[in-house]
Amino acid sequence: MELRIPTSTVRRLSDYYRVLEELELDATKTVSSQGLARQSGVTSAQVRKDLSYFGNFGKRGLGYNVAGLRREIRLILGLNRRWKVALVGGGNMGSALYSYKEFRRQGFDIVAVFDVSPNRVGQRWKDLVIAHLDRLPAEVDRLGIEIGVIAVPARAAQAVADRLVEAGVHGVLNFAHRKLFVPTTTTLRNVNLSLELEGLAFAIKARSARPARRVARRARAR
Amino acid sequence: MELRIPTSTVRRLSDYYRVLEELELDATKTVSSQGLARQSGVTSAQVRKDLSYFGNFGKRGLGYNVAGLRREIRLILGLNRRWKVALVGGGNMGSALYSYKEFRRQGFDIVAVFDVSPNRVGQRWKDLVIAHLDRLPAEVDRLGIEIGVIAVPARAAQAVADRLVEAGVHGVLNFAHRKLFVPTTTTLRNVNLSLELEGLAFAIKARSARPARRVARRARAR
DNA sequence: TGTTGTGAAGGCGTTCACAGCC
DNA sequence: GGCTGTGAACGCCTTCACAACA
Repeated sequence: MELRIPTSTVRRLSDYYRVLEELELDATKTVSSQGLARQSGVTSAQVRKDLSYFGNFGKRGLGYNVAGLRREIRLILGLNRRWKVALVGGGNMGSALYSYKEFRRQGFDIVAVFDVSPNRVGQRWKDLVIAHLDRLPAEVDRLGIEIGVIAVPARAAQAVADRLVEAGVHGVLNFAHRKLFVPTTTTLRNVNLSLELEGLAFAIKARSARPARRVARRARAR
Repeated sequence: MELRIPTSTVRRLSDYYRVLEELELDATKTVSSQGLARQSGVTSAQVRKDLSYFGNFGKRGLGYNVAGLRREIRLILGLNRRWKVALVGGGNMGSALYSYKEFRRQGFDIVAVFDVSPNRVGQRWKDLVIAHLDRLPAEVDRLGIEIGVIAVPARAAQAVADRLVEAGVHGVLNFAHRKLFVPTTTTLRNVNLSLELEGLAFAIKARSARPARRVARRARAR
């Protein structure tokens, strides 16, 4: 069981978790891999394979206990605890992320915000004050921050990443418009909004060039 | 050349485009696949393979002309024109996206914003006024909107997606915390911020359970 | 009978390695 | 000699298909 887990499996686990959350609200007790698959937009074999990386959670002939499976996934994803997050960048994007309530709901608390602009350092944001980036190492240490979010202009992003790593953060979520490099001891995830729109533009363009060609995008459960 | 293009290739094209943009600013005339690879964090073979889906842009022994290749990629990604975008949802996320300047810089113009809340409909946002979602079909038609961005609560997201498709939009960018289903004639991309943080949490957790095991994440050019 | 868990097969994107050309 | 373009090899993730079992 000491196996490498595909990133895609971890992503789907998050999807399953949301579906299970809703099933539990509906007071559904049990769900089959097929039921879970249909609502997650994948195949039932995929569901079973994904779960099998972590254990045997189902009962043959019956399916999975909704509440039980949800608890297992919560443990796997580390959602049974809260995570402290540092946000770097107090501009548009940073302020939007700060007020995005879903983070807190999922267990991620932005406990410090950093910037370098004299206009922003010292500004009060709800229950905290924007600190200068130079204070990053001290605050990471003092507060026990494990995750850093980068929401600064592209040209500053790599330097910020370096400082986050240096400060001892182990996970970095990058919103900057720039490919970043971090040591292998740190995990990096990227969110690039323009890139997603560019992907859409490409697909629309390609489709109109040769209409009605693509195959089903919606995976069916079987 | 009538080949299916991997999504990952299209994403990397966006990365190459950004690198080429910077090279051009530096007045660099020529770049090898290796040079491009190093700055994009992939292998040189990957760069050549990606580009080869679309044509022969390089010169053997020399490399690629920076300005020329950039122009080619701009055409491939459809960045040589402007795209009209409808934003649905005038909450925190929607307002952040609306003020995200990078979109406009890349050629994507949010030309209409929709909501259903009486508090928000009629509100003035810079040079436009939030319309009721019921006006979506008329406005998509009138303005020639091709892309829709969903920034509404999870439970409303699928209905909004259906209405966007119905209105004739061909690309949908979903920020809602929910898996969406659209017909194969529409392209869907998802951005799920919580999911990214959950992925980081999983990786951090996994690493601390068995320290120093992962292999290099930074691909080296060779 | 219904559904899981999983080894085997399949498919697709990445990497290799080299012929071809500047 | 240097570098591209690409068929072939490779590897990883997904899908299949079925034995195991409630």
